[in-house]
Amino acid sequence: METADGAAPATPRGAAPGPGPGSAFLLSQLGAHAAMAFADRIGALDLTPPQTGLLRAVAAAPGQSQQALATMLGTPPSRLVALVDQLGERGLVERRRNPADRRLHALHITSAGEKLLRRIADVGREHDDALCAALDDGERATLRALLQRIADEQGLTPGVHPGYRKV
Amino acid sequence: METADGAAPATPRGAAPGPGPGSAFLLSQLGAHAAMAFADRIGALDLTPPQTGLLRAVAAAPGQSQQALATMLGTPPSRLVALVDQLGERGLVERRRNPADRRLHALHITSAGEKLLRRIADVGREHDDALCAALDDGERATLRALLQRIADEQGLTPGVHPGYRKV
DNA sequence: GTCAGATCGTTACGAATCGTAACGATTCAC
DNA sequence: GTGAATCGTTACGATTCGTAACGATCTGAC
Repeated sequence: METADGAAPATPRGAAPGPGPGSAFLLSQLGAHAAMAFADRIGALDLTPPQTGLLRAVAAAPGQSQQALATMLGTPPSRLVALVDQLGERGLVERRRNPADRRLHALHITSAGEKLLRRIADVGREHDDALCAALDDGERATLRALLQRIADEQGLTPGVHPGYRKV
Repeated sequence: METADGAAPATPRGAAPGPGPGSAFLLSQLGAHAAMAFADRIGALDLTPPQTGLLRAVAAAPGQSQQALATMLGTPPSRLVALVDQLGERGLVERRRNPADRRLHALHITSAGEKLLRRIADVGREHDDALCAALDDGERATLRALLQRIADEQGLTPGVHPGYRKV
């Protein structure tokens, strides 16, 4: 089903399209496709995309409180609880009580978590490569640069992205 | 919350990133952002993205059966029912009984639907323009071309895209 | 001509997910 | 020392979606 359109006139007949689909539609179309493909890949590691995102966030900024992570990721704190529980049960992340403020749960990645993170990085590279199979190295660099400029101008926080859905 | 990662090493410290985020992560990040922004815009027309997608699909290929549309859009037929109902109540689309096969409901867009579709196209152009504000015309064309090549190579059906979520 | 099987749209139901709001525990301001 | 504020957690409601059954209609074999 469609979701984020903004596509062009739709070229009712098979005729020659004028401008074709706009960048925005292509972006959301490819973005959804990329998200699904990535979800499939990390599914082999028994991870969902939200779990992966949280793991990366914890690794990137260790010792953060759940509240801080929630605001950074743009999610309600209640959602983090279940996520941290899941990762905690698998020994990938641990909650450390802060002696100075016993309300806070400082989150840290474990060695098992770091190990898994390296595999995730591999999967990410494979994913990236498969997605850009149509482009050579120079074109990929050009694409990255253009996308990065848009992301900057649109005020997107690097490394975090607006939530999609569950898996 | 994160969803489709595949981002690079995450550059734990503020140091100089090597390659930075991969294209796949940027794509899904920007794709989600674009989808949400577009949903906001057409929300002003009291439309959800799925409704918009269906309206465009009906306009692009009038007379299709719901079953045909369902397979084309990659959605279960039961989902189309509610969507068509919603659009039908507003007089944007109508179900015409096929006399030759009274099981089929041929879907057609009404004049009100076409009128709204033109406003949607305007919104889409504005959306596209706002999203690519960081790029000049030449760069936008380059971006579109690169994205289109990826979309083709990945086998994405033009004009339809993998479903995100509700609104 | 009729009867079994298939197809289409619809409805009913169950499962999953998410966000809001309340709840204890703890800390900070005064 | 007392009240307000903060953190993590839990409970609950609302929404959405897909699978599976259901009636209506058509097709084909006999």
